[in-house]
This record gives sequence, C-alpha cells and structure tokens, in this order.
Amino acid sequence: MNGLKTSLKVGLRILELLSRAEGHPLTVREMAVRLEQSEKYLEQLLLPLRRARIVTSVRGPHGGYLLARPAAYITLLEIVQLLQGPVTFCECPSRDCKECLSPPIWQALESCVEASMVNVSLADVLAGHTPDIPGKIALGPNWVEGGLGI
Amino acid sequence: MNGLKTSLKVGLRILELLSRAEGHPLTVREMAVRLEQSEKYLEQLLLPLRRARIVTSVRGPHGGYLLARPAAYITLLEIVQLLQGPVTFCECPSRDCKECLSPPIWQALESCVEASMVNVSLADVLAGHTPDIPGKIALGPNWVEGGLGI
DNA sequence: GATAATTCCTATTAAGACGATATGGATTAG
DNA sequence: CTAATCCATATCGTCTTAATAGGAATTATC
Repeated sequence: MNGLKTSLKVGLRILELLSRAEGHPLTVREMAVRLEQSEKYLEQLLLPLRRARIVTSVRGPHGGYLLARPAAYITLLEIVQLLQGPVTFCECPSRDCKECLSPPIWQALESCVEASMVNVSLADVLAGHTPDIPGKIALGPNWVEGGLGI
Repeated sequence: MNGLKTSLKVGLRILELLSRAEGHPLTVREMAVRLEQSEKYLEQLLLPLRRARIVTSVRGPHGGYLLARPAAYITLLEIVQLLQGPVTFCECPSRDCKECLSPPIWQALESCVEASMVNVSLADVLAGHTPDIPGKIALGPNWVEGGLGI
C-alpha cells in the first residue's frame, strides 16, 4: 500500500492507450514511443494482462494488442490484483493469528478496499470520475462505544 | 498492502505485552524471550514507538518500557503509519497525474482505509473485536449508473 | 563513587523484491 | 520466404527491509 508499483502505473497507461484506440490494434512499438518506455518492459506487462484476458493480441504483421472487453467491463480490482499483487494485509487463515493479533480487522480492511475497487471500472478511471466520501469499517456487537474517547 | 511488514507484526505483539503488563515496566530482554525475537531487533522497533510517544521508557536498573497511554487511546492508524509506513496509493499532488491517471480514486481508497483504522484502537485489536461489513467508496455525480453491468 | 542493569543510538550486513534489460523463439500477413 | 510482430525466459542492478553488531548514556543499588 506504500505507493503504486511502477508496473501498475505503466499498466494503467497501456490500458488507457488501448481504450482510446477503440478496436484498432496497437503495437508494442507504438505504445513504447507514446509512453516513453522500453518495448521489452511493456511486453512484460502485457504478458499477464493477456493471460488474464484483459487484453487480446494479434500476432504477425499488422498485429498488436486490443482491449479484450469494453473498458466499462474491466474492474480496477482485477487490474490492481494482476499488476500490483493481491490486496492483502494479513494472509493468516486462523481466527487468532499470533502474528497479526486480529485477522478479522485486517480482513475487513481488505474487503473495504476490494469492495471499493470492484465498483470502479477502467472507464470510470479514464473518465476521471471522483468518488464520494468513503465508508469505513465499524466495529461489531462487541465494540464498546466511546472506547476511543477524543 | 501486500501483507503486513514484519516490523508491524512484531510491533503489535510488543504493544500487546506492554498492554497486559499494565503499568509495570517490561525490559527488552523479557520481551525478547517471550516473543522469541532478538533484543536488538525489538530495540529497533521500540525506538520509533517511543519517539512517537506510544510507549515510554525508564532507564537504568529496574527500567523498561510502558505504554504511554491506555490501549483504548492508541489508534491502529498511528501504529500502522509508524511501523509500516503511510497508507498511500498515490502521492501525486495534482488532480490529473499522468502516472496514476486518476488521483481522486486513490485518495478515496486511502481515506477509506485511514478512516477505518483511526476508528480502531489497540484495545479493540487486543479484544478481538470483529468489524462489521465494510463500507465502500461510491462514485460521484459524474458516475453513470450501470456502467459496470454484471 | 563503583558497578551493573538497562535504555539509547548508529552503522553494517544479508536477503529478497522489483524495475529494467537481453536474447532468442513462435506466429502470420504479404 | 521473409519481415513484422508477439511470446517467453533468463539475467542484471538497485533499492527496501529484516536482522545483527558494537558501543555510548543513564540510573538504581551498594
């Protein structure tokens, strides 16, 4: 959560280009020029994007990459999970993990972020839609009101 | 966001010990034995905790560390920010960053997590309080309903 | 005051993650 | 056939972070 990885930033810009190309395949070379990145690096990012069926490829001359689906049907969550890794605070399975002390708290935070991101499409991101005030997790029945005071 | 850092996990366990000690100073040595960690490593974590005034120290013989405040007045957010780093997705100041495409989205996610964590105290964590269903960000007035379809 | 217990501080090492590059193979239009 | 293009893997270098090391400063006790 400490900043976006470069792979995600660049990946988003790739998807931006593909989205604006609208059905016309873009070559890695074109993207490399427009994004000022090396072709090889972009290829490395396009590989998982293709395997996850977020983009499609056409091989041979006049080939290139396309968005596999309309941008409105690609969620921010799948992009992030793919290029930045899963949104996890604590992976422990048990309910009382000795390391993180309270898995439910971390799981709630994960759900908070995931539920938010699955609700935002690539089209939303490109359109610059601004989200509203966020919700936040609330403690359950065990919670003692006023425990935090000020 | 890819898993909790070791420093945070161990830091939380330190705070757990101090919380249960209730005013009686604990030495680094004691904590090292009970947590099965090296004294030197714990010292390194206690340093920022003390500077942030989350713990207090007593020097000399019969010295040790104490919680600086009751656990109910220590928020999860400050612990996380201190030992894991700030909760940031994108640090760009401008509203249309070329790298992350849409700062408001990331800022909303940050706020979502921060607002949740500031609401959870160390006491809550130790008590194993389980948070409710999380809220999530919602797109603002520009949002087109049904944009995501399925 | 000497001594021992303890915190305090900085430097250094070790291992892993990640950005980036390099090299070559596979596919296909013309 | 050949050139354009995607496909795949291996490798290198840098930065972050966990962990160690060594010693300085403080203070209770005798």
